[in-house]
Parts: sequence; C-alpha cells; structure tokens
Amino acid sequence: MSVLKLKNSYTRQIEVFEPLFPGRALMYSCGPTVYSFAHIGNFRSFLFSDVLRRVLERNGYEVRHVMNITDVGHMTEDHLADAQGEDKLAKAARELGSDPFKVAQHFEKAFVEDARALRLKLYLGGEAAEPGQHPRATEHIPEMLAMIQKLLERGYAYIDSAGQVYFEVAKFPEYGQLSGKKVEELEAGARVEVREEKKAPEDFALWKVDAKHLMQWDPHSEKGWRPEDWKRYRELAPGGVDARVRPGFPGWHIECSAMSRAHLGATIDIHTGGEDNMFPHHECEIAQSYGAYGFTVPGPHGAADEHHARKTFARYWLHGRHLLVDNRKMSKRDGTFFTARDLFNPAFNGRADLAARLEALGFKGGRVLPAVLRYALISNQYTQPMNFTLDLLAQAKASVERIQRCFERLREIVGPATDADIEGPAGDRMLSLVDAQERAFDDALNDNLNMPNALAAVFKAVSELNSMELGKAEAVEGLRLLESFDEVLDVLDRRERSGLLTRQEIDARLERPLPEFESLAAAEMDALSVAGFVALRQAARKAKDFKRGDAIRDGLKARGVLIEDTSQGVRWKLE
RNA sequence: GGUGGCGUAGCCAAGUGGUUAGGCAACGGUUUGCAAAACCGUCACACGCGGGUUCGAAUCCCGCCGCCACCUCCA
Repeated sequence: MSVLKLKNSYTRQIEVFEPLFPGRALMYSCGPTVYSFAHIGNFRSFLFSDVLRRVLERNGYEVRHVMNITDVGHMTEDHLADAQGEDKLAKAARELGSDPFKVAQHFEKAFVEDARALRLKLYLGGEAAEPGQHPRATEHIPEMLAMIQKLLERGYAYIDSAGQVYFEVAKFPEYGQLSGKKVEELEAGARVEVREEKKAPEDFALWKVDAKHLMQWDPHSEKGWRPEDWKRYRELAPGGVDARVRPGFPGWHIECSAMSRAHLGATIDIHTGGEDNMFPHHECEIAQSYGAYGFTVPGPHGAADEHHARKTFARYWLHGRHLLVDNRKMSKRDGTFFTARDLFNPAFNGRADLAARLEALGFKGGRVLPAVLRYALISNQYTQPMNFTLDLLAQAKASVERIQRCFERLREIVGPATDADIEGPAGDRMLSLVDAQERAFDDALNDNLNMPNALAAVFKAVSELNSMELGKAEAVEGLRLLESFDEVLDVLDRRERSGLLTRQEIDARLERPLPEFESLAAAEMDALSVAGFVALRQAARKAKDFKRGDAIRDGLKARGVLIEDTSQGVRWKLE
C-alpha cells in the first residue's frame, strides 16, 4: 500500500504523514457553532475530516478524533479583534425566546441528527457516547481559565482596567506564519479597530467582560458553576486566575487550544478546519498554545523536516476549501443557502419551491437521501473549492444508484449462500480486478485524499463487475471489494428492502387478497403489497394485457416502487 | 488596496512536459411486449486569450482577460 501524503497548510507542501506516536493518529477538527442548523458548507468541512479519519484507519492507524461543539463565544457584530458584540447564541436565544443554553442544546441535537444521517463516524457507534470526542466549550471553562492564567504568568497576556484579558501578539513573532499574513498588513488594512485598552490593535481577547452577556462565569466564586467544573478548575489552577480578571466569558479562540489539549494531549498530529479558520482562529490557537505551554516555535514555511523534528502544537494543518452555490457564496436572499435538512426534506422545512425543483430533477418527493448528499459533498478534492448546484446533486444521485445497483446484483447472486455453498476460489480475472482497483482506490486517497481518482477506481470496478458473468465465489469477492470502498464512501444502503421475486413467490402471492390499489398511499407500500401487485401485473402480462400491466407498473412507480423485469424474475425496489 | 486560488468538452472533475482518467447528460446499437437495468459505441484530435521556451506544452515562462475566497464572526 502506498504511503499517506497530506498537504500541510503550515508548510504549504505535500508531506508524508508520520504520526507522533507510531500507529496512532491524534486528530482535532474545528466543529460546529450550535446557534442554528448546520449548512451544507459546514458539512462539507466535517465530511472532509470524516473521510480523512477513515483513510487514516485504512492505513492502519488507531485514530482518536475529537471535534468540538462551540456553544459559547462567537459574535455576530464583530468588526473588532476583541470580543465586542452580541453572542450568536444569545441572539438566537432572544429570537427563539429561551435561554442560550437551551438554544445550544436544541441545535446540538439537530446537528447530531444531521451528522448521523450523513454518516459522520464521530457520531456513529461507540464514539457517539463518548463526550470526550465532541466536547462542549461551556464544559471546558476551567481548562480555558487555567490556560489564560498560564499565559498571564508567562507574560504573553495582559489584563485591562475592565478585567478583560488579551493575548499580546507582539510577544509571538511567528504570528501570521500559518496564514501568510503580516501584522503590519493587518494594520494597514484598517479593518482592525484600535481599542484604547489594548496595547496593539491585533491583540485578541482571551477573556471578555460584558454585563449584557447571558453566559457568564465568575472565576473567583463557585456561584453559578457546575460543581464538577468548579472542582476541576481548582485542580487545574489551584490559585485560580489573576484576581484582576472579572466575571465574563471566554474569547473566540481559546476553546480549541484548551479542548484539544484536554482530550488529545499537548501535541496533536492533525488539526483540520475550513479555510476561513486559518486566520485568525488557527493563528491564535498556535500563539496561545505556544505561549501557554512553551512549545518550540514551528519553523518557517518550507522547513518541513525541521518542523516535524520538533515538538509543536499541531504537526499537520489541513484546511478544506469553501463550498459555493452557483459559483457564489451561499446567500439566503438568493435562495442558495441550504442546511442539510433543507435538502433531506424541503417541503417539511417550508421550502416548497426547492422541493419542486428537486422533484423535477428526479428526486422522489423532492427529498434528497443523506447518502446522496454525502456523496456530493465528498466527491471532489478538499483542496478545491466546490461549486454546489442542484444538478450536481442529481449527478451524485445517479452515481450512488449505479454503485448501489451493482452491489445489489452481487448480493442477489450470492443469495443466502453459506460458505459451504460457494465452490472453489474466485477466478484470476476477478482476483486481479479486486486487487488492482482496491490498490488504485487507496493510492488515490493516500495522495492527499484525491477522491475523484478514487471514484474512478470505484467505477472501473463497477463496470467490470457488471460485464462479467459471476459465480457465487466471484460475487463474494466483488461484494468484499464494494464493501471495502464503502468503508470510506459509506453510501451503500445495506438494508434488505427490495429483492427479486421468483415465479413461485408471485404465484403464491396471487392466492391472497390485496388492498385496493387506488386507495393505497405510498407510505403503506410494504413488501407484501408490492409482491401482490407485482403478481397482478405478471398475470396481466401473461394474458398479453400489457395495458393493464403497464398501468400497474406506473401506479407502483408513482408510489415510489420501481419494477424491473429480469431473466431470473421480477426485481423491485424503493425509489 | 494586500494575500491566496481557480478557468479542462453540454455539466461535474482528475491529470503539472511526451501512450490521457472517471462520472453525469444526450444520442445510436444489443437486450426487452414496451420500459428499466446492464453492455457496446458516439459526442472527445478538450484544456480562458495572446506571445515565448522546447523535438514536443493543458502542464514551464511572460503578458492579458474572467471568476472566487480570505484579509471581519464564519466550515
């Protein structure tokens, strides 16, 4: 198997991935801010990190992946480099008429639902239950305060007269290295407002004081704290934070530094996020972590070897490019803003026009299956901007269905066979196909997650499998190959929800009564009734009454059941 | 204004010096009562424009044009 190479934003080079600890990969991804429903751009970024962790796993690494939930601290009216402005959660709370913690809970729950639907591994299986894998900012105030105290003690931060804490950027000359920004240019841009209390305009808030803010923590009193948090705070910072720091809330960037350290340790292998995170968020994370824990300063761009030889905060920085809709930044006004759930069920989410457009593109009921959205969002390389269109979704649907049909055909060939039924080993042509395409798939993904090339291998395999006459042993190998691809893609529907009806089954079904066809709603379509109508249609066809046969087929199609006649019998499946 | 990036056939999208991906759509054929699926074929001697380097350029260099993002919370 080829070696995994990733593009490190910090060095701007494609580098061989070498973890800090052999066989393990520690990975942190900047997660969602839960003040509204996550949109498809957010999910493209999260899915990029999901594909990366799955590729790491294929390379044999034991992956520990952490993605935070930001439920405090991001502003809406933030033209400033400090934490002026109303908290987004507070704003959502005001609009929804409830308290900000409830709003965060509400949208976090929605996020988890969407994340599961889109098969984010972090939210599937055992990991879903591990809070350390998706830590909440509000539950890590102790870690943040302890870090702020360290920054104060080490001289990287200062306190203003209001009791707020700022990071002093001048103390960290490497600030700007990740994003390629120069502090002088930031000042020249005049978009960083000068605040009297700050020593320099580029200094950023670590702790903010604002009485109007709804989420508050008093660093000097137990009141209002969750008991376990207060206890941990006293353990992490026995003397507490500097007495001049007043009650308030954390700044924008400190949470990720504090939480990645708490759950992954001082040095992590990979830090991912959207390209917009590069500056200032990740730049500030580097500055804070360096200041608080005294890592060796990362080397300059191009000095990859030196950089890796040293102990640092994050060894590889990976950034996903943004998603555009119709070649523009998503815009609610232009109707190009989509949350995941808008696409899953537009009509239910009050977007009848979107439902109609999707229906016209062949989406049954105007609904996009999560697997189709997942495929669409992972189908190009993360280093390229993605231009999302509804047409792209339609193409993704066709692609997923092509893979799915191949999978179902193989499964039919294998049938309920046990090992004893399978004769001999698969043929050489099959074995070399499996070997070559699995390798091509891995090579492409190991080449900085080149998904288009990986998908080329998938479709090459699908074409060949479709054109081969397969015995059970071959089909088993083919299934294994598709399931191997699906460890990364995760778009196959493996449920038994359709199948081939044999002549005997159809005849047997004809003997039993059927519900009234015209009155049967789509939702009532189950395997039994479908089998019944298939039987009716077959009887009509046998009698050469093709008009009636086609009418039944059309009626079933209108209810989301597709009929296919094959040489072995009649196949049906849900659309 | 500063920084980074993009422009490849009807659409999406790999490919960074020489046999050239893959998917979708459309069309033709095989198959089918008709479809669907599948297979075969066509569209495809494609690479924003103009110069240059080279035996050879989508790929390297120079100059344009168009588009996007970031520089401010944002995936």
